[in-house]
Amino acid sequence: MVRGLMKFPGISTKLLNISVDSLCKFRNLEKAETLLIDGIRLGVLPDVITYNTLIKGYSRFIGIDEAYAVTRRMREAGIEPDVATYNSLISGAAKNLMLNRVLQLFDEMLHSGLSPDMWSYNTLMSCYFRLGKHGEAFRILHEDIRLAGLVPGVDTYNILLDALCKSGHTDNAIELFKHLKSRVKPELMTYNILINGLCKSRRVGSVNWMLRELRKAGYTPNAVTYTTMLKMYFKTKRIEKGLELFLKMKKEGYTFDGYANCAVVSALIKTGRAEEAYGCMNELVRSGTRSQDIVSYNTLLNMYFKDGNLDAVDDLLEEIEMKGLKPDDYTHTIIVNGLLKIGHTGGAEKHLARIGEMGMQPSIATCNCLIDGLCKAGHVDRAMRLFASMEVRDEFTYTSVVHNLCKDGRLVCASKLLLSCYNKGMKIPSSARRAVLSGLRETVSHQAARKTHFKIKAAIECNALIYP
DNA sequence: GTAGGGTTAG
Repeated sequence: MVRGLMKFPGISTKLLNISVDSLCKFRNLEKAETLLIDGIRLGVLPDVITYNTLIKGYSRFIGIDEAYAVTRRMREAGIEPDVATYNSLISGAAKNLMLNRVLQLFDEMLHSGLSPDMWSYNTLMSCYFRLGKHGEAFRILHEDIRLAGLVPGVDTYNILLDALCKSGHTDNAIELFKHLKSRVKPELMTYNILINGLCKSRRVGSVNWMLRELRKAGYTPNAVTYTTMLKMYFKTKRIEKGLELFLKMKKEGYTFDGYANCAVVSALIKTGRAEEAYGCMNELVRSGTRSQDIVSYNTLLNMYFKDGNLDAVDDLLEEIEMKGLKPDDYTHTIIVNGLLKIGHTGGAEKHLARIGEMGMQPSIATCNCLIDGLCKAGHVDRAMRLFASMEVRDEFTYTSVVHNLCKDGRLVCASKLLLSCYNKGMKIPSSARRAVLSGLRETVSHQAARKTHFKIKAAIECNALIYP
């Protein structure tokens, strides 16, 4: 290909850049490097764009250090990094929430006489938001950006709106939306961000209002809009309504990426409709649009486990390995849970150990499943040992342990744990409290139940004072 | 750089 480029001097570097970009997009960094070397050999010299493209690829798929190493190579070639170079590096660091690295790159950029642009600041703000440092993010918006003489664009507002929604400030997001319309034109993405936030906080009326706003602005809902709505229906147990929307999407000719399908399949599996789930998955495979990412594989894996189709499970695990996909926390949780469901408690425990051997920390969800499964199989002591070894626990952990301890007659232990939840201000379903109180009444005494009841009440009131 | 999909308790 590079030999061909030689016939077109002048545009050859441009073509080289396009080729490097396309190879990088498909994670093929090795080939991109080969192309670069071939080019130099034949006199097609890389420019700043070539190197920036390569850096973007490294920081997205390989690592920030590898990406940074390319800046040395470009300097050696006599090409100075520009703002785009730093933006690619910063976004790679921000993606991994490496705040110190992001700030260090910002400093370095300033020291080399470059001024961060709106893109740099957007990335920095989004990093602060995702780390929960909202104050810092707003300081960037109100001070740094203004001092730099830059004007926030619609993408800046998208980041702000998403952060507000995801931190539970949906009302502030709506207020901001009303104000921003005088400054920038909202994009379809802007509406989708808001619809997603409203769906997650189950504000159906506002969702419909936002959908009308979306159309009023001349947009048509896209696959993202619909998938967001699908999820809301499934989460509020309106399976039929969700399936209706799914059919409507298909009739309107939306091309399916895996997103909507995964949501539908998992909803069907959760409600025991395995046959329809298989149908949905097969359709995706037939149409050739089955996406090859780990999420789709997790969905399939869960489906086969829940259906007891263990041969398919084996084949799929093999396929994941062959494709070089990296199992994630979800994969491990599905496997552990699947093994427990078929009565393989030992296998599930072994799998948890294997996660550690692979140098990973098992997720809370994975441990929760194992704890619950061990209890249900009658191994409460083994479960409690795992519980004790966990550094972080969530409401699932406690709910499951409290219920299982009650079932096992260990009411003193159960009520102690339940109280610790209330003292921490942790949200715990009322069914756990009922299980403890009625257990105490039946197996200990009415008085013990009453005492615990008052302690719980006191803890709730205390928390109401702390977090009004 | 910013939007949608996958796991666990009752």
